[in-house]
Amino acid sequence: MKKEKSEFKEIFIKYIEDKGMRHTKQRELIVDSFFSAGRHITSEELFNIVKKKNPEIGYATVQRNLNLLCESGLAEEIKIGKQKTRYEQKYGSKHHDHLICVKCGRLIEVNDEKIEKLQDKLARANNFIPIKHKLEIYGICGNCK
Amino acid sequence: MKKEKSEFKEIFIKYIEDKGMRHTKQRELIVDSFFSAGRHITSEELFNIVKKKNPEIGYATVQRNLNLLCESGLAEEIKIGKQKTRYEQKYGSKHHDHLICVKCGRLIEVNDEKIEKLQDKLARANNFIPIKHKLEIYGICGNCK
DNA sequence: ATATTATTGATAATAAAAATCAATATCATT
DNA sequence: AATGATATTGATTTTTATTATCAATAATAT
Repeated sequence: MKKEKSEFKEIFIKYIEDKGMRHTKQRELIVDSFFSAGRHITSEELFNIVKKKNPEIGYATVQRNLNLLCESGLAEEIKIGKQKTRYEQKYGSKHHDHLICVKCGRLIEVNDEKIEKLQDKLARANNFIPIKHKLEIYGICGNCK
Repeated sequence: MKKEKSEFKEIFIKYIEDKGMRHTKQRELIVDSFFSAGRHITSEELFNIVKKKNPEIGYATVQRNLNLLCESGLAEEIKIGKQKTRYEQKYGSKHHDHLICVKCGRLIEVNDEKIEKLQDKLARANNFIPIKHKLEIYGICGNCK
């Protein structure tokens, strides 16, 4: 019974190797934990998860590897208001926007193809080549109404 | 010849008074400078402008009053990437979104009524009451192409 | 096995914004 | 106009999140 390697891991390993970097136990643990954790995690939360599995691991290493995940395109920073930066998984999920509850802070992922198209049109109408975008809608979620 | 008071000033004064706060020379200078400055200014930039007119003024006072402007709804923080927070004038301009050039950092203000409507619809379809939103489109501006 | 060098973990440095606090300025009341 | 209560200021310190530093260690090629 062969143990399948998740695709995000292959992508990450390729990224690491292409840059002449090395594969380490810490790296593997951090990346695995990141992808099996919630979709919007802080470095501190990830550190706490990782520490349980390997108490030797340092905060700096978690931060560094989260940064690496961002550079590789597998993760992305989300900064909302004064909150700590959260890291979002970018693998295995297509682009989406966020509804952000101003009461409980919940993040809801949404997508609307029509909006995407109009955004592209809007950019081009301004002689602007769009690369990516971020849409955040703040309001009150169903739970908090 | 009566000197007209700008409306943003009236709004600000009302906000200050309603909270039992006081009117000061520093406050007035900072608020005036903010509204006659560029539309997307950092606290440091504003401090430098203000310092020329009154060298006694401290950085902390500028920061504090920018925060007050935000609380009053007359200004809003814009945080882009690792850049310093910029403060945008919210008075006398209707809601708009931003095209952000990833090369030169230029901010272009845009608006699309159709997108606005679809955003509202999208939120409500998710049992979510929208209050405000932020749309940032990153790409390459006309100058940088 | 060995040499090279990337990574780690602990800690220090950095940077932006917020908090602190004594001195001062504002403003309602007299 | 003088007084008193207290909000504001300016200088400084603290806080908080992230990045940089560096000696020790570990990963990889030879």
